Amino acid sequence: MFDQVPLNARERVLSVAEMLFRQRGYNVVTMRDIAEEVGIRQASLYYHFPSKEQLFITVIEQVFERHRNGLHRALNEAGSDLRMQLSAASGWFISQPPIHFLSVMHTDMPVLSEQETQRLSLIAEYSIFEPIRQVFIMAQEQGQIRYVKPNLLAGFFLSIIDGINYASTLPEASPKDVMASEMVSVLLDGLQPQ
Amino acid sequence: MFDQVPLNARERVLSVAEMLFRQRGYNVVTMRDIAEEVGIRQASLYYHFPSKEQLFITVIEQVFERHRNGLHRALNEAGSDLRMQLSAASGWFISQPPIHFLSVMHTDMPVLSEQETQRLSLIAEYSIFEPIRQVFIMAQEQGQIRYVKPNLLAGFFLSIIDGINYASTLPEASPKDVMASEMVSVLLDGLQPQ
DNA sequence: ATTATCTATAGATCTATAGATAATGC
DNA sequence: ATTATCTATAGATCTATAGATAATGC
Repeated sequence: MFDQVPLNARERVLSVAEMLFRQRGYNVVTMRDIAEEVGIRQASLYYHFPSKEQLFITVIEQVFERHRNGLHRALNEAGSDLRMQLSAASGWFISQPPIHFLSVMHTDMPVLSEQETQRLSLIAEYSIFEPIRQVFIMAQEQGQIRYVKPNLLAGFFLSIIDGINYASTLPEASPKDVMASEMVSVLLDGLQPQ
Repeated sequence: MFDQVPLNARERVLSVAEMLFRQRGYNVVTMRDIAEEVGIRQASLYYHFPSKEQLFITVIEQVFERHRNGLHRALNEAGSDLRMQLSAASGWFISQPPIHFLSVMHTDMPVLSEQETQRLSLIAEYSIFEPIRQVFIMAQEQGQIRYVKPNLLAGFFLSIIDGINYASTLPEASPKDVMASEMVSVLLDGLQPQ
């Protein structure tokens, strides 16, 4: 159920790095910050990872893989109704610590080499974007919804998820699950009266 | 019509800084980057601005103010129909260089002092968020749409705008205006068949 | 012998300040 | 005298490497 029990040193570094990169972004977090939180010296991190960049890449790969799995499982359990599938997908996302996808793609990733950026973008695409896209494609094939480019629909959905994660840090925010279910309702039913 | 003709040194610095902060974020851009692009030495920037932080704050204030004005004008010219107003608002946003709002709020702003962060967040709220929120509130009062918390609707709308700006950097992206008008259509009409 | 840490530090930035210099305006 | 630049550099990081050290495993 929860696979976080022992955690060897390397896994502890990954876990702390993931948390800090999430909270403050790749460029703001220093290797010293990570080491302090883990409880070792900064140089000792280099025993586990050859560079800050490689540490970041490993974190990102792990996060995307976790989402690929979680999303796959959530969608499988949701049956074939679009509303159920979107609820399941948004339920998965809000159950996880936020990705801040737009920040990562816009600010963190471009600091890496062109090649790494492309590689990780591809992983993001098939792990996170494509599953959502398929949900809309299948609903369209079954005539559950009208045709709008599935690329756009998946983008709208994921943008709003990002927005919900930001909004939930604000003082008077609604709970995430309320925001998520309102999103699904607006996307599917629109805003026409009744 | 276009007020960029002479540009004294200070304005040139602001303009270059805005462009670079937009593209790569506050933490990645150095004072040297800005100076090089302006064509002066790094230390000379400090004649115009006392610190990198103050330069950033000035840029942000200017950007938010521009959006407050542009949004106000666009909405005034759009009449009182919600669809027209949302088209006008999204038209305004895609006519401007992208804010990358979620990145700025999540990664750039928190590097400033707590007090500055709060002050700028407040400006963002009344310049950008509140005008959109009012559009939904008025449409609800006039019975044009059903009730969903206006906070949420404004958040959904702005999140998607941010997403459109990101998507438009990808290889096979639709034009921004197409994405924006599809967004308006999905928000208002939903996805039910027909 | 291998694993996982440590101390110490090189080398590369980055922001910001001090003080010089040249051009323009009174 | 003021304005707008410049050179030079202090001081504070930050990443990454070198080499020592202690504990464990063969």
